[in-house]
Amino acid sequence: MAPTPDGPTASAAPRSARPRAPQGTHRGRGRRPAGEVRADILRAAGALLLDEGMAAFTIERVARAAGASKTTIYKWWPSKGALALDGYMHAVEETLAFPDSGDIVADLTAQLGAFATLLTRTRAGRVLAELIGQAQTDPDLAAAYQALYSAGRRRLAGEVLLRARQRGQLRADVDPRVVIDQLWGACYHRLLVPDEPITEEFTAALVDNLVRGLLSGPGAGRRSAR
Amino acid sequence: MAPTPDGPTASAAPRSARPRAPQGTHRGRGRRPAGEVRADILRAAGALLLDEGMAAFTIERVARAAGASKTTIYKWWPSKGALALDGYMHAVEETLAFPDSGDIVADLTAQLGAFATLLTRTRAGRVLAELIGQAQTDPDLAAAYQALYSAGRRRLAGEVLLRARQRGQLRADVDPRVVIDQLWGACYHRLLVPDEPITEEFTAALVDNLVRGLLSGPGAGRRSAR
Amino acid sequence: MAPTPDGPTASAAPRSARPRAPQGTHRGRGRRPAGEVRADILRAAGALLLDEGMAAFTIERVARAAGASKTTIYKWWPSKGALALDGYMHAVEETLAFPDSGDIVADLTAQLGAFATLLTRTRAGRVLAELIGQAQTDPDLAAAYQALYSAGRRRLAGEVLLRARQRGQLRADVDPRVVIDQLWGACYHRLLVPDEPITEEFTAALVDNLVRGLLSGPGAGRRSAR
Amino acid sequence: MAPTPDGPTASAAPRSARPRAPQGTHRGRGRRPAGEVRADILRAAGALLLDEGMAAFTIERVARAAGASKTTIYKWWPSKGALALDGYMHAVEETLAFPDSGDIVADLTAQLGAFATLLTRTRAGRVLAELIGQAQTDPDLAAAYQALYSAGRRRLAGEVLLRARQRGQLRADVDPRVVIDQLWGACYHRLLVPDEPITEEFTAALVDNLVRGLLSGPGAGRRSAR
DNA sequence: TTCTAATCGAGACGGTACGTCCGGTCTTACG
DNA sequence: CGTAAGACCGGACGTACCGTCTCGATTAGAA
Repeated sequence: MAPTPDGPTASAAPRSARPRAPQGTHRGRGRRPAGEVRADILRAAGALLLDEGMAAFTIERVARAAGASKTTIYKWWPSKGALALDGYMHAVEETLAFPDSGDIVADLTAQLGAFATLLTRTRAGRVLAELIGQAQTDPDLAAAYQALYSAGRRRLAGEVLLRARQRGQLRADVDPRVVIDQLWGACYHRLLVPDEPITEEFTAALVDNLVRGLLSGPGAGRRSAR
Repeated sequence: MAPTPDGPTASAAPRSARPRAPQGTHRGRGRRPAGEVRADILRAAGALLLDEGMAAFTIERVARAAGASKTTIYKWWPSKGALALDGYMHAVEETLAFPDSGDIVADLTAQLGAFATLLTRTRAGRVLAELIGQAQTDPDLAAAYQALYSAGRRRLAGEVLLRARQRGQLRADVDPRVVIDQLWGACYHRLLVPDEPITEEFTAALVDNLVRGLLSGPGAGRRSAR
Repeated sequence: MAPTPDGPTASAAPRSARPRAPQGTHRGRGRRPAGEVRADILRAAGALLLDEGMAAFTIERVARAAGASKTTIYKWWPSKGALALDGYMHAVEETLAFPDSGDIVADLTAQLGAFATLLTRTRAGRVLAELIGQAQTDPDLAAAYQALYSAGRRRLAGEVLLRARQRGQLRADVDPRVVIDQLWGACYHRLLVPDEPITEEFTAALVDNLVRGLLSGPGAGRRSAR
Repeated sequence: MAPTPDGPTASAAPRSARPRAPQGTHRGRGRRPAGEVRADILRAAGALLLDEGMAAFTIERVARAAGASKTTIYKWWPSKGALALDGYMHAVEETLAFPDSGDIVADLTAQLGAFATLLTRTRAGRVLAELIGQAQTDPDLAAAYQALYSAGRRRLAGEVLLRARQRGQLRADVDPRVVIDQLWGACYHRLLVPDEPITEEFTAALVDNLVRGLLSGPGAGRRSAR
């Protein structure tokens, strides 16, 4: 019978060659060690994300670049956003420390300044923005982003603020969760809706506005909490 | 010879002989009144966006719903994001007033409370989030969003703050642009990264934190700017 | 046509127990058995071509009718013409034999008469004309038509003529390739530029003109080559 | 609301500028002398056809190149094929004479040789093939081609053959219409299905085969009818 | 050691949307 | 007031990607 049982029987010019020859890249179709494949995928995902951004980030391109199959990716990541986030977090070994020197104003100013630098001087800013953007229509990414990234960052910042409050540096009725949105959230806002730039002047003013209060009159001008 | 003396020498069949009958149910494929078509498209775009969100918002669906052709849409809008924004702005009669009663604290609290309600109680919140998300990878939408929406909102808020400063209610060295990110930007942050909810308590705390300052000690507790 | 080595997938006999769900429930979007899909496509292509002609033959309609996706079609056929030719060749059980009884005149007359009947009494004539027409602006179809159809037909006819020449029935300096154009080529001409009809009188005259020669005078009137 | 009643009322970036200024090519929309426009169209059609072939020949491109509107073209030509034929016939002042020296064999050989040169050495061959191809699915073009081109050519050739028959050079029972298909039709066949080349050897053999007949034996070898 | 049997990668598949192009019809505004 | 310009709808084009699913190759466990 037919040597090629599923071949096009009279196709004039089938575009993909029939013989299915091993095309060089792979040794075969068998199974590779799982971790190795996963590492390749994450590497490829991170590189693609940083190099070309979220618009060019597709599962097919990651699979091709990693020499893996889509099946494998779908087996481990629920959506392209989740994969992108995972790839990003493996690509950037982001260790933006939260200093806790005891001077809450200095600590906040330093941390926000470093954060502003990260957002504007590296590719992380653009990628973060695109990930958050993608998360708006990708529930898997939204969940992953919250679980793996934002919740942890909020917790860290919250603890620093809480300790400052416990030290008596901040008013007792201050909710650290609100403060976080007024400092880092303000930065994310400028990242996502770039009407205004993210500068160190900006981050310094964020802290200054909050700690001193906006109002004019007596009490204005106090600067240090020490 | 021919009734059209300068007629086509090669016309095999006179035009009148060709049946060219309206071949079906359509009233015609020709041109419709110009503005009418664009109004239909915007109407359909807005409805689709509010009903099913950005994920379901495709140019093909808008065209189908509007009874228009994709060609027409591409002629007038550079990207699906730009169309979505345009449709959104025609759908919602956005009347979020910026009150200016003279009491800046009361005004800010009121406006931010209304804004929080808009974001959480109507579909506008989700749509806005998806538009901003989409804008991260759609330069056309980003430009349009800034030109048509965010820049205007910032200007309105900035003027209110500036007037308060001129009245002496705010310190003279306060940059209204920073304050905006610490108030409305904080709300957008919670909208886009929903770790924490957007409540009226939250918006009230935003104002309170800023006007009173975070620090404990003398001067804390001043509330009214009047 | 039977000995096509990999015939099962495209043969007229369908797999009777194919569980294909009636369209609409789509049991799944994944892969269907490879050859089955191509068989469906060829079947649909042939039917559409014979029913409505080349003008209505579009890849989208074939895909729709076959329950296949355009991607699949583009994967296997380089142009719509190539697909049309393939579909045609699977639809018509082309059994236009080339008899070789030893009497070249009788054989040619019989074959050309049958050919004329095929061209005028069946839809094959119109379809062939449209395929050749399409091939004028579709290099893929032109190549496929030559490789799969015309070259083979020419070879068959050439062999018959060659054998007749070897038997001494035809002059030794006759080029069979030229004769083919003067017999079948003349028919194709009338098919493609229908100034005159293709009748059995016409095909008989084709043979008669050639074998007897056009000239009047001595020698005219010889009829049999035996 | 909008000052531009049919404009996109809030389109972010309408692609075509609003003022719709005359963009250079035309002086206005008013009427130009009819014949002038027609001449421009024919000129553009012929140039486009010869330069880029039937595949690139569209009514829109002709309209653009001629500085005319589609309406004008549709007013005078029933289909793009008819326009193409008309443009072609105005572009090539094809005057392939039919000599009638009295020696029918010499005349035919000369005419077919010149015809072969036309088909192979100029662009006319390719264009003719594409026109005939297009005519297979364009009834308007088919009718026009027959009326304006092929019928006339057949008539000319037929008259030459008829006179030769009346002079007694051809057998009295020869049908000139059949002979035409066996000479020129054979050439068209090779033009449209290019399995074999169109050479002067080929055209010479066409005549030779017919006038001498194919059969071997007595009488073979007579060559001249004079 | 050979022969299954399980398992995983490769990629074909249906579906959807993309952005472009063209045919043929119709409204509008120029001249 | 007629006519040319071109906006309009429909629909096909060929491509990309998604998420599902079949198939074949590889390899491990059973014989």
